[in-house]
Amino acid sequence: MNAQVAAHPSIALLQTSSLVNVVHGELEKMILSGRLAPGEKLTEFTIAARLGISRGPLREAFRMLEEAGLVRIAKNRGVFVRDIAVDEAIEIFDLRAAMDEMVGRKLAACIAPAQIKEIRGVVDNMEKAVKEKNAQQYHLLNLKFHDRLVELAGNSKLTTIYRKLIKELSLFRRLNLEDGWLMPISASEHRQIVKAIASGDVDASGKAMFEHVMDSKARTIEHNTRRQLAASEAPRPQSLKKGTRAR
Amino acid sequence: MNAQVAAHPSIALLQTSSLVNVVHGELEKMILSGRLAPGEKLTEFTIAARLGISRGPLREAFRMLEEAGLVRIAKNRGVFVRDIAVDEAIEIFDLRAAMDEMVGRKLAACIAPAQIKEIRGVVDNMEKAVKEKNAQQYHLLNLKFHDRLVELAGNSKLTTIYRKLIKELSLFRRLNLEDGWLMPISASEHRQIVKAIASGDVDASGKAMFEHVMDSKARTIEHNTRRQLAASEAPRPQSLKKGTRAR
DNA sequence: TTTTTGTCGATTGTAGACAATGGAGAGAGT
DNA sequence: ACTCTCTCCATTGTCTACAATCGACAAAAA
Repeated sequence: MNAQVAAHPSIALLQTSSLVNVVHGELEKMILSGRLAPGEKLTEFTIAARLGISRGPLREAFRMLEEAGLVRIAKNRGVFVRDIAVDEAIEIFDLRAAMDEMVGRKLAACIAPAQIKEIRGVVDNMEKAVKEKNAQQYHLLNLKFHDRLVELAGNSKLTTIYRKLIKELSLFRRLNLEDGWLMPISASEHRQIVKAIASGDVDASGKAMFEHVMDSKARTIEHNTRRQLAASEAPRPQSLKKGTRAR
Repeated sequence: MNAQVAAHPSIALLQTSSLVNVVHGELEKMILSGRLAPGEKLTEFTIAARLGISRGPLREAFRMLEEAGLVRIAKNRGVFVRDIAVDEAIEIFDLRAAMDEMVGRKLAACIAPAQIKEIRGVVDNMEKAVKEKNAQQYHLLNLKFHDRLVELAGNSKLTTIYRKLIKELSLFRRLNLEDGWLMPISASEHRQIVKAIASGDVDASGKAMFEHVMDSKARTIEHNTRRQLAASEAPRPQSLKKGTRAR
């Protein structure tokens, strides 16, 4: 007979995860949470010491993060948390729009009633968050909403790439700061998306998804330029330290 | 004044490429060319010795290849060239279809006449290859055709991901063996795509691209199942060696 | 003062050594 | 003959050490 299929979780963890995997995940969390800020330099020795490991596995984890687009490795200079420029953010949004359109079409064609219900539940919670003006919670639910939709589309390759894009996009700083004004708009769009999917109208559903992402892009970019403008109008007289810059 | 902007190529190479980068590129070439076959085990010591390097940089290159989906790393067991199953190939084709549709729409909207001409030149060469029944040449031109179209769409993120997908797809073994019968069909579709792009009709262009990829997918899958069927009908009486399997 | 050049410290790139794990085969038991 | 267990070896995981490179600062020259 076979060995036990589902071992104790911690045992399974040790069987599959090496130091490299754990460190990779840990660094990813730190980067995505902003604890390691875009542009920040990641000195091997320092990080290795902090995590209590040697530089070897750490370097391997860095290579993975580089390939995933979360850090930038400059030869003989070090590793830096990547900083996503507006141009790149726009590109990612456009790409996402195409992928989400695909998701919308697929789901309209073949989603199960139970799954529609599940998604509706998420949207309900989002509207609750809007009423409570809880931007943090709304943000999380928003991520969950889209992630789940992609997942339900049933294309694992698509899911993988989509998630990578979302992670990269989160390095576009100003995204997280998005204030609450536009939450209601976004929320109503979500409700409309679910409706389109449930209706089974492939074109309408795909279009709803596409437009939602493009609107989201417009809002984000708008928000970003505003912020930049405000910053340039009221520049703090603080000293610009020389050196210590990423590039 | 700044230092020289364009240094001597070999110097620039040394400045940007470390051993890891070179090894990564070299292994990628070996994998994509089939010299390292899907499922094959890559023993660290052996490869390192063959390349004349130590295991450290090699392992970093492996991690990059893993993240790119070209190899699979099994803890305490080793590194294996990935083998793409039919299911995954289908997923990639579907994804490609969505991306290429996006490309088609974008290009129809804003492609320069000179670029249309360039693409037409590629298609001309493809038809020449068809007449000469040069499948190898046709295959290369086909790759170039699609790669260039994506590139012209002007979304570098899209280009990057597209190329990664193509690389992964090339690990779907039976793809390369594609015999010449259907070259004419594929070629005429390309001609049609260029026409649609040049016409400026966004919907038609996107649809032409989409359908082309889906047709290509159907042909590939069909070809694959045929091959498998033929193999199972006339099984070679050769000994099935036990062990030495990837999984 | 401004620019250039030399030196030093910190950090990265690479190699090699040791510990830990998994798989193959030998041997015992049924 | 078949199965199970034990041992050993090949290979991987991790760490430490050394070499190579870069950036900053200081001193010298204009």
